[in-house]
Amino acid sequence: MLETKGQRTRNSILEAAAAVATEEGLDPLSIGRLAEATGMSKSGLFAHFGSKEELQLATVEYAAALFVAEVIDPARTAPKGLARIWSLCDHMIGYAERQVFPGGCFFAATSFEFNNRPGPVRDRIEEMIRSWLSYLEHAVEQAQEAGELDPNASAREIAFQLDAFAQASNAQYQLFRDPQVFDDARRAIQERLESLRP
Amino acid sequence: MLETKGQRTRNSILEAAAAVATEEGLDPLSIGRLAEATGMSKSGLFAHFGSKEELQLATVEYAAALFVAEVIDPARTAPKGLARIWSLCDHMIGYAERQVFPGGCFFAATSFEFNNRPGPVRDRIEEMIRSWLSYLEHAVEQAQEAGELDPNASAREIAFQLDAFAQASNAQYQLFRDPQVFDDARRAIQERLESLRP
DNA sequence: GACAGAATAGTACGGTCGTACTATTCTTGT
DNA sequence: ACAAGAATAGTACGACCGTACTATTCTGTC
Repeated sequence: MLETKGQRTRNSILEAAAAVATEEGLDPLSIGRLAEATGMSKSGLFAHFGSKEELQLATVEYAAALFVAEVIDPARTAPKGLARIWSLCDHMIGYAERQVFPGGCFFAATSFEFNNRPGPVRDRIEEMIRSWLSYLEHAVEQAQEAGELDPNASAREIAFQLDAFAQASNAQYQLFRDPQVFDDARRAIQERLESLRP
Repeated sequence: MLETKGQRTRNSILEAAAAVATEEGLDPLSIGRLAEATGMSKSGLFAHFGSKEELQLATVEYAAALFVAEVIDPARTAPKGLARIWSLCDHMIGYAERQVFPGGCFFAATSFEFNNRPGPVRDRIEEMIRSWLSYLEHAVEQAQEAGELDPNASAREIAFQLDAFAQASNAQYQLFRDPQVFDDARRAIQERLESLRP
């Protein structure tokens, strides 16, 4: 059997864990609450992970895979250059907009929570966000090499700005619940890219 | 006596509470931990507030006053128009940069934490962020009326973008601890304002 | 300087947390 | 079908949580 029963259960636990984590936090998410949410016993659920930290790490890993599937992979089918930058940003915003996680972007939520808590969980979150930013920066460089964007601009700064718009729409939507911010972000990104055409 | 002993103690409790809240969160911040941090007894500290929610509300109020003193008030001395917009953004970034709170902007941190938790604490945080954004938007409108910024641009969208840059620098600094992001944000804001000159 | 009331401390309680440890039920390969 | 082992449940424990209630100490006023 390719997928054992334990792995299936484990996956459904992590699905619930990631969802709850974006709404209530990765730490307030208690074993008991999660057991209740999945209809399991506390100890039966706990046995899959061995410690709360392992559960948190596995949850981050699960969310990372989902992020890649929702944002990175789809954009990889777009041609290199401007088209791929746009696809990355558009999918990033769409991933917040469609509420892939009920509390918005998993990494935006958990990075604020684990900012000041050293440990493997924080490290993994930081690494994931770092790799998103550098992937975006790399896409900008490709567009510059293709002659689609001003080669004198700093790719790092452009990536910083595009990400800032997407992040702001996620944060403000979670607070104000007004989907207009997603349009604001998309327009800001398009205008910024327009302004960088050679 | 203008300031009774109780009020002085209460203030020093709130100062510690706001600091810890940005690092660990407003909810994980327990009465016992806070009592330990301030050298008081649990019950002695608790008596000042009556409930944990009241403590949280008072902490938010304290942080709001500090934010106004650090960001809004200084910018009010700058002349209306572009200068004031810049002063607002610059002080906003400086307030994160100088670590007025050890965990960065208080409202960025707590808004993610209370996003999905209805109640007066969430309401107060939302109101504070809303008022910051509308104050910034108002400053943009004044600059437009003064003929310093393109009057056809949407003031709301411009405020969205400027805030996005400042927020991104706060978030990324907390994660990566590289102060360069503050320069990135300031440059992004200046360039954006430049590009909107009539 | 004593008295009233504010400020602080002490103690106790029920609840939930993470996590051992043991017992039971279910899956799966033969 | 049955043994072996994986998966799940049951129970217990110490720690800390928020909060009541009571006792003590301190402050400011006459």
